[in-house]
Amino acid sequence: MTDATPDRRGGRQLPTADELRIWRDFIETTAALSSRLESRLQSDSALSTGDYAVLLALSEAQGQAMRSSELATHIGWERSRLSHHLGRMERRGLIRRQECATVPRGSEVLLTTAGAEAFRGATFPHLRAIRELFVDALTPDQIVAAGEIAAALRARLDVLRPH
Amino acid sequence: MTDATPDRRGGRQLPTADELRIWRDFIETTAALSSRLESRLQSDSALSTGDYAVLLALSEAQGQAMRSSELATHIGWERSRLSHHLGRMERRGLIRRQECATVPRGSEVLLTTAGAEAFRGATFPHLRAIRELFVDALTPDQIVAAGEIAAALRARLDVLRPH
DNA sequence: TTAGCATCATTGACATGTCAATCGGTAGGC
DNA sequence: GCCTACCGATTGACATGTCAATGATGCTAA
Repeated sequence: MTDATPDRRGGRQLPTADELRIWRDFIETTAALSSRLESRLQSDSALSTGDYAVLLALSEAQGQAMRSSELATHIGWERSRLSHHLGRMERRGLIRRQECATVPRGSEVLLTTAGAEAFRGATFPHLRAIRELFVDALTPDQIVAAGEIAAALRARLDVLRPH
Repeated sequence: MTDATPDRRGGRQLPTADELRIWRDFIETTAALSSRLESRLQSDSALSTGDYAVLLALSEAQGQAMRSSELATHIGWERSRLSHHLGRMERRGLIRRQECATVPRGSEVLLTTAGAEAFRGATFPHLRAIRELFVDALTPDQIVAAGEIAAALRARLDVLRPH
């Protein structure tokens, strides 16, 4: 990556072939990693990573319950996505919904016994898979670098808020 | 990250809190990045990244055509996924399918004029978005590191082939 | 020959995600 | 008091992805 070319950065330049290759490797590999984690979790525990995120948040919440919109913010989902997902999880008996006592027109999401058990059973295999597929794949330096890269990308996404 | 603890790596240890935090940042940020790219491409060109991958492969192919299974291998998709996607793209007039002359029971996928034009129109904005959201977000060193991290993760995924 | 098997591609059933519309209720502005 | 605008949450329509089953066709071995 030389600085000798006239309009290197800060310019209207398109990515170089090298940059594009790295981009493709990076984005495809991280997608494959997510997908592998997803199927590991699925076969280890019959939960999706979405289920896991919801159950984790509820497990750590006061009284194992949260307001729906709070939960959406906490795990960073759109509300309609959460609503659909909670409907599916409720049908499977993992959570329950009831009117919120304190907030008018609020809905409270509760962890059921079955949900808590499913989460307990999923935790260990899931963390083990994260170690095997991510932590053990990288050197300690690379893990730090991955954190910095994520932070830099996140900052860029935040600056370039969608229009 | 010290080596002083008894069972550091190569062990049955779960990830540390730091490792887990980095893991979450990393996987969520890359997912958000994909999603942002997807919506940029969508609003710039009315194409999805899936459409783009198919059109890119066909554009670069001999005669702007490929056998279906060749195409699936080339872009790394399952065949059923490709088949569904081609059906949708065919309905929109971006590609055409016809029986393959050389291979029995093979199907040949052809780029239409509309497909080629849609791809031409999408290329520049898409590459610009990759520059803005990825290349410009990172230092040159970080881009190199991202490439190495992707390679290491990919190698790990390949070693731990699903069962 | 023909039964069984492998291969290429498609299909159907279903899980998941997004976007826009809706529903019910609360709160201001007048 | 009433109209309106907003807010939390859900819903419907649709795009996309996976898995398992199904055609359709050629290959091979008894």
